[in-house]
Formats: sequence, structure tokens, C-alpha cells
Amino acid sequence: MACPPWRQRPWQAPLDIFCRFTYIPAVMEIDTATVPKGRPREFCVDAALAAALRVFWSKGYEGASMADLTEAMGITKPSLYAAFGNKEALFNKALDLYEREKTDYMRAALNAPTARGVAERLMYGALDMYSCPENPNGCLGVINSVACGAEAECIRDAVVARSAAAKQAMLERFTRAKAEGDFPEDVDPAGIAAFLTAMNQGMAVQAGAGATRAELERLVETGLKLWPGR
Amino acid sequence: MACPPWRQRPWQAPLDIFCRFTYIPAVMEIDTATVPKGRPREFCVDAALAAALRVFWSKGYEGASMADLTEAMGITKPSLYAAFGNKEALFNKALDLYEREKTDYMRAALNAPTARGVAERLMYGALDMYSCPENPNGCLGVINSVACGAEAECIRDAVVARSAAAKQAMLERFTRAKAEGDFPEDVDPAGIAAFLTAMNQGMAVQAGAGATRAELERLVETGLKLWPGR
DNA sequence: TATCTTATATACTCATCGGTACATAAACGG
DNA sequence: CCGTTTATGTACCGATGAGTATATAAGATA
Repeated sequence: MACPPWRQRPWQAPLDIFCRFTYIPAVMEIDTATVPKGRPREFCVDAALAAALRVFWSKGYEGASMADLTEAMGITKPSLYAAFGNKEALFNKALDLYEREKTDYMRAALNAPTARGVAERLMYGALDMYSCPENPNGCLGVINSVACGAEAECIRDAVVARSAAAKQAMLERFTRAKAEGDFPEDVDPAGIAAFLTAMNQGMAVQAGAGATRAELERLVETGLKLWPGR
Repeated sequence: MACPPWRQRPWQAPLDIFCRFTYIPAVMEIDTATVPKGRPREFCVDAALAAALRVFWSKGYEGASMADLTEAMGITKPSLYAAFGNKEALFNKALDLYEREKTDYMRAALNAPTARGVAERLMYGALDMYSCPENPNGCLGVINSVACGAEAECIRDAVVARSAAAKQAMLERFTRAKAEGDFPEDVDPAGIAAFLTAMNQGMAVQAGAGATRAELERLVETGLKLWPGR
């Protein structure tokens, strides 16, 4: 088989081999001079992972069967296991991709100069993501933090941990904002962080339930109208 | 076997027989003089349904297996199928019980004299429910509206329909409230209804993720502080 | 061309899923 | 005591779940 175009990029096989059964953040830098031995992979790992993300995002961890995943990814089960380890490892990598590509607006939002600016960017960022027709409805994190069985507890824990980290970052930002006078005296930064988190989660649930972009827009606009301070 | 104490109550067998495979609101009044034929049931339907509700509430529809359900209900599978039809019918009855016993505060809340009173009762009612140690964490509706697979679509639809009905009731109440002058001019009743719904959903998600009552209280207090108008 | 290594495809494992057949037990009216 | 009716317990059904054994294919190296 001819060398596919995506194979021209720095080869990721050593990383892939190393993390076959463990999760390694994709930011790791790898010796790109090495050339892989053995039969070359016939699919693009990144594209397959993106397809897997869509499946998990649509159906949740437990709702996504291996058959769903392999079909969407266009590979067979042994290839999936060889490349990603197992279902749980695949999910964790998909979750990483999700944070990297889909919730990046959150990190950027916290850099807004004022608290109101932070809220605006967070809410409109969420609005854009939840109402983008390219994306599945809802939020990968919310979907997998509420569902489901005992076998997926570590999945829930992983998702909840990331959500908690996001909330913590908000708390720190709003604590600073209060010190800078962005809020009236009686406003509680922790309450504000919980409030923005709840708005985000509510948008995710309503988007998952089929809310239109216009409906979510009204929600965002109301939320911003209620936002305290200038 | 001796007649168990719960059998002394008005016998529900005719209703039970009639709705073996269809769902009938439990408010129906039944001819209580009839006496059932055949071997009497050895378990209390209401208690079993309450146990099933807890399982669905904890694990979601798809996460709850028949083994989980029968174990919690203390009955065998054939008894479950004879009494409730199948898993889906059992869920629908559990959902009815949930609305009747757990979300009744919503109906009451809408009767508060002012919009702020409605919001207070809704939020504190949700707070009490989500932080009651007797209850599983989270909200049965939220859990089952975000998850999961295609096989449970009718479940999701049923749950989403009830949520939409609640939101609609709020919308009507707040439309009236605005006409009565409870809100400033620039407040959108639909946005307010979506906002309260989002707060409820956010509380549910955060409660499901392990938030403490104190954390939820801060969220509620912040929400009420932001509430528009008097 | 032979060998080594890795990926692929088919076909399988065992456990669990929701749901049921069937024999038996417990109440009733006669 | 007998037949009817309904509930119960055991043991099963086919389908599907996640995960794997095995043989073969495709490259690089020698």
C-alpha cells in the first residue's frame, strides 16, 4: 500500500507503542527521527480518535459499544485495541482531545480583563459549542458525569476531576476579580463560579434535550443580564 | 402464606392486571370491593416500585440492569415482568412515582404570590431534594435525558417531555408575573424560565458529581441574589 | 529472498443483557 | 376434593457486551 499523506508527519509510533496500554498526555515530545518497524498502520490515529470522540460525545461511555466505535472509526476491533489499549484508554484520549479542541475557549475566557468579560466569553463560547451543527448535542463531560453504572466509575471520576479543575480556575479568577472591584460587596466568588458552572451544565442538558440555538441564546442573554456589577 | 399486612389496603390487583403492559396513572380510582383470583402476590407493589425508582435514580435507565432491579426489589424476574410488564414500563411507573413524590414541590412553588417567591421555592425545593441523604444523588430526569444509547430513545423522550412541561408551566407563571409587574421591563419570561431550569439542572449535575449541601446552598443563594426585581 | 516486526481480518472467548418456558405453589369457587 | 387462576422459582433463550487467539499481510532489514 502506498504511503498515505498523513504518514508524512512526524511519526507517532514510538509514543503509540509506549502508551499502548497507558495514557500519556499528547503534549509529550517524541524522537521524530525514528522510523517504525513492521507493517505500517493503515489508518490515521488522529482521525480515528476524532471519530471515537464523536461517538462518546453522542452516546456516552457506556452507551457507546465497541461496534459503534469501530464502525465510526473505520477500523476493526484488534486494530483499535492495538492502537489505543482498551475502551477506557480510548475514552481518556478522546476526553483529552475534547478538552484540547472543544473546551479551549474556557482557558481563553479566563484571561478577559473583567469579570463580566469572563462570563461573556464563557457563556458565548459554550453557546457556540453547544449549538454548532458539526458537534453532537450536549457536553461530553456532563453526559459522562451523570451516567451510569458502577463499572464506569473511574470514567466518571476522570470527568468530574476535569470539571472540578475548571471550576477551581474560575474560582481563582473571580476571587481576583472581587479584589479588583469587579463585584459588589455581597457577591460570593465561589457562588459565582458555581453559578457559571451551573449555567454551562444547564445549557449542556438543554442542548442535549434538543434546545435550539435561539433558546440557548435567550438563556445566555438572561444570564448576562443578571450578572452582578458593571 | 398468611395475608401480609399491606394486603389489607384497598386491593390494587384489578388496576395491576389491567395495566400489566400499559401505563395507567395511579390516580385512577378502582373498584375496591373486588377480590383477586389466583395465588396472591407475595410482595408489595408500591414498595417494589419505590426500590426500582432508587435503582433507576442511581444508575439511569440503561445503567440499571434487571439483576440490579430484581435484587433491590426483592423479587424474581418473572414476578417483575408479571407485575410491571417490562423494563420500560417499570421505568415509566417509577418516573411517575418520582414526579408524584419527589418533584411535587415544583407544582406548589408556582403558586407562590410573587415571581421571587416562585424562584425561592423552586430553588430551595431542589436544594432539599438534591441534598437529602435519603435520596440518590442527582436528578432522575437529568440522568436519563443526557444518557444514552439509541435503544433508550423513547425513555429519553418521555423524560424530556416532562421536563418541557415543567418549563412550560414556569413560562406561563412568569409571563403572568411580568404582567403583574414582578419584573423590570427588560426581563424575558422565557429566558427566566430557561434560567431557572438551567439552575435546577446545574444543581442536579453538581449534586450527582458529589457536591455538598453547603456548596449547593451557595449556588442557590447566588442565584437568588441575581434574581431580577423585588 | 529470508527474516523480523507489526497491523489486519476472521473467528472466537466468556459474561451479561433483556426477556421467557415451564413446572409448581397458593389462593379461590364449585 | 377438583378445576381455575395467578404468582413463584429455576433454568433457559438468543443477542450483544468487551476483549482476544490465530493466521496472514505488508513493510523494513539483512
